[in-house]
Amino acid sequence: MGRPREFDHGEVLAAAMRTFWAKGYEATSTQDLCEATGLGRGSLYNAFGGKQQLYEAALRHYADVEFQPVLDILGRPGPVKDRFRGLMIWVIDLDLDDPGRRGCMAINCAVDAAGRTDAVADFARREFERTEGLFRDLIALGQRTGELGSDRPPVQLARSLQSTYYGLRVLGKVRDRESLLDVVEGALAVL
Amino acid sequence: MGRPREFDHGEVLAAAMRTFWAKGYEATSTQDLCEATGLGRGSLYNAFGGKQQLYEAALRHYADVEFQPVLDILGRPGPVKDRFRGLMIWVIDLDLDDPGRRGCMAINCAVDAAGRTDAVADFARREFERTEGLFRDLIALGQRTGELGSDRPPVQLARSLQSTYYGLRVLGKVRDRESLLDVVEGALAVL
DNA sequence: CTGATTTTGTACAGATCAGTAAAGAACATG
DNA sequence: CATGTTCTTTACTGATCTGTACAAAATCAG
Repeated sequence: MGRPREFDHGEVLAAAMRTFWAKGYEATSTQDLCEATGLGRGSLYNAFGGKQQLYEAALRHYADVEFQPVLDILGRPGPVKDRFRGLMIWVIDLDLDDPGRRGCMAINCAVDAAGRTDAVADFARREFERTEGLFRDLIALGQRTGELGSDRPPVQLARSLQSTYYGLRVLGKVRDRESLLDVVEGALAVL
Repeated sequence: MGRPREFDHGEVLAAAMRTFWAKGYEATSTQDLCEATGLGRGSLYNAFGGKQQLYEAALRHYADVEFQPVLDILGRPGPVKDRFRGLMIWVIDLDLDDPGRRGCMAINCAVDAAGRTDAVADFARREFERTEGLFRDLIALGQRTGELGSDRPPVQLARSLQSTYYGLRVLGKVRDRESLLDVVEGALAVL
């Protein structure tokens, strides 16, 4: 009962996510959030509680929505190596085509917000572990089918590949496509 | 002529660097900088011009001072692979022993400040290129001496290794030593 | 329609922000 | 010692910050 909300919870969360993603936590003001979401201050605080809590909700929304393309690309049929290559080429284009060079929000939050709040550090850690597990399972599959030559433990290979992948997204902040494409080929050579 | 300064320029720059390094640009207030350096607002603005300019000076100081250990480690005698391993083990301990998990300031600035200012993006790009060149020359050396098995172009291997190294520093923000050590072995396997 | 409940908009609070103005202090030169 | 120059300190500016108080508006139950 009571007066119904005039906004869509998901759309507001998506708008807040985009704002935090583009500017980072500290550089985003509550005024920015009001303008991006279209909500007044009262509504925003009533619905989400405050800047920090909205940030954490935006991170969860990011994990829910933006991880899906990664799953799709890595889940495609075909050789495992091609799937990883596809993922990396895809993020290179994504990063370079984005004028704001926002990169990966999970990495951004690990770099500039994890030291501030335990909840944010935990979020980053969980996301990193999730990606590691995804990589690990796919590498194990490639080893079972005999496609991949390396007989190193899948966990180790996954962690190494993940590290290269994250480095790629950092380098994507300022470097050009040619340099990033070199990273990809080197990364796939370990498998 | 005139009244002499009561502070040491280098020490003040180092203190400002540590503050920006630990908290990031946005979360650092001019008050923080005054307390960390011991300078009053007037002195700080008179000597450095303002927050943004002090940040850029702090970045240059970082590049001047904090890059030296990397040069030292990679310049040691012995197999090239051992040198790279030594570098990565060293940064793992560095990151994990640091309670603030500050990581690499060049990466931090690329992630949370490069999108804001061209000067900062240029700084990050230059530092990344410098590291790439350092890696490349060392890999080329290892190939000439026959130590390294891969015959891929040194630039490509350097870029890939650099990407893994940067990813390592991102993962070091939240992950544990065991995971990071896996990254190292995988990274060296490409060479 | 009345009353209870929730959302919304506005106004405001107190703190903090980056930066500046100006006066006094410390030196060098003459 | 007198003067000019630079640095230091303090006080202050106007803007912006996050968060809150509160009344008006919009719904539902009875």
